[in-house]
Amino acid sequence: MKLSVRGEYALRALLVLGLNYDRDVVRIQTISDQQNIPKRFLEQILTDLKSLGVVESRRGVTGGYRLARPPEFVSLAAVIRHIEGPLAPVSCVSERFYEKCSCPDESKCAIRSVMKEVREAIVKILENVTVAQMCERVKLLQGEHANPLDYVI
Amino acid sequence: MKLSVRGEYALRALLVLGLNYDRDVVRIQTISDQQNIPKRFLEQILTDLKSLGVVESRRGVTGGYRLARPPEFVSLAAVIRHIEGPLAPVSCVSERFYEKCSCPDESKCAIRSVMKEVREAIVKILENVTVAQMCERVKLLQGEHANPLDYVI
DNA sequence: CCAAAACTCTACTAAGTCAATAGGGATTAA
DNA sequence: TTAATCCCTATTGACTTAGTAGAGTTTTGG
Repeated sequence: MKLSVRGEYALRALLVLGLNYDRDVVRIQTISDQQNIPKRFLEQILTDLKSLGVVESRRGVTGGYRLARPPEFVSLAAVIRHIEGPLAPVSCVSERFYEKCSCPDESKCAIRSVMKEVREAIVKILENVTVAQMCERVKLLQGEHANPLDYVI
Repeated sequence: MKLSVRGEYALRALLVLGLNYDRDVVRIQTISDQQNIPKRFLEQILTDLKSLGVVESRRGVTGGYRLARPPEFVSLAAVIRHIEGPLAPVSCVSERFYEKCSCPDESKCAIRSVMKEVREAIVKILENVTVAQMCERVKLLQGEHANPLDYVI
């Protein structure tokens, strides 16, 4: 599993939305300015997260984005899988992106058996970390701020 | 960490060499035939593994490759790092491939702190698995063979 | 009602990576 | 001296990544 810039931006954006969860929607421009993410690029990423169902949007002049459900129910695993693809280091050990590999018998493949362990370890972590927990970590690391947009992510 | 085809070939080749450790050198052609790896590509990969110091070669008509040290002392981590680069999902949490990321304060970055956990988990596994152990797994999964080249990897 | 500010959809592009392929050259045993 | 090896450098075609671009659609405030 490798986190691309796109994936990192997605997580940063979700953290901003998480910190603003019970408030109003947040504009793309705001996230873009605050996090130094190219606006048009962020646009694409948020559309993508919308198709995953993890954020929702309001259009028009008072528009913006918010989380579509409480941050406790958004796992990093789901987000990263959607943006980056498989968490597994090789797709022959992936559950949802499984692809047969070239070895003659997967059940007897030693490389595969190690990669499976790696996959389990990664999944175990990312499946159990939610956006809510990430927000908690942010607050813990930086102290509480009055305005959630003051957090630096 | 994502294992590319190149990295997979490297591991397969090392397994072949590991199973042949106390025997003679193995020719590129042999590995290529047995593992269905394009010969010229495998050539590059073995040269690369040689520069890492993990294999050595003999030239000329009786030439070939062998492990440069006992398979117990070749960790997957070292090999994959050399072939693929960082094991860490983002290079700001990598020990040997560290690169500063764009966030204003790494020590307060929540994303980083999660990615650090992921890195630890991956490293812990790959640092502790050696080529020798992989060879054992192969034998265990496939039963002992008289000719080590009969193993399917 | 209309203009401005937001989101939306589709396309394009420059740079980089990946998996080979290609063409020789250097070594060594028989 | 020949043939089978390994060795070195370069190129290529397909694909991915990180944006950029242009032209909508929706909504609110004046």
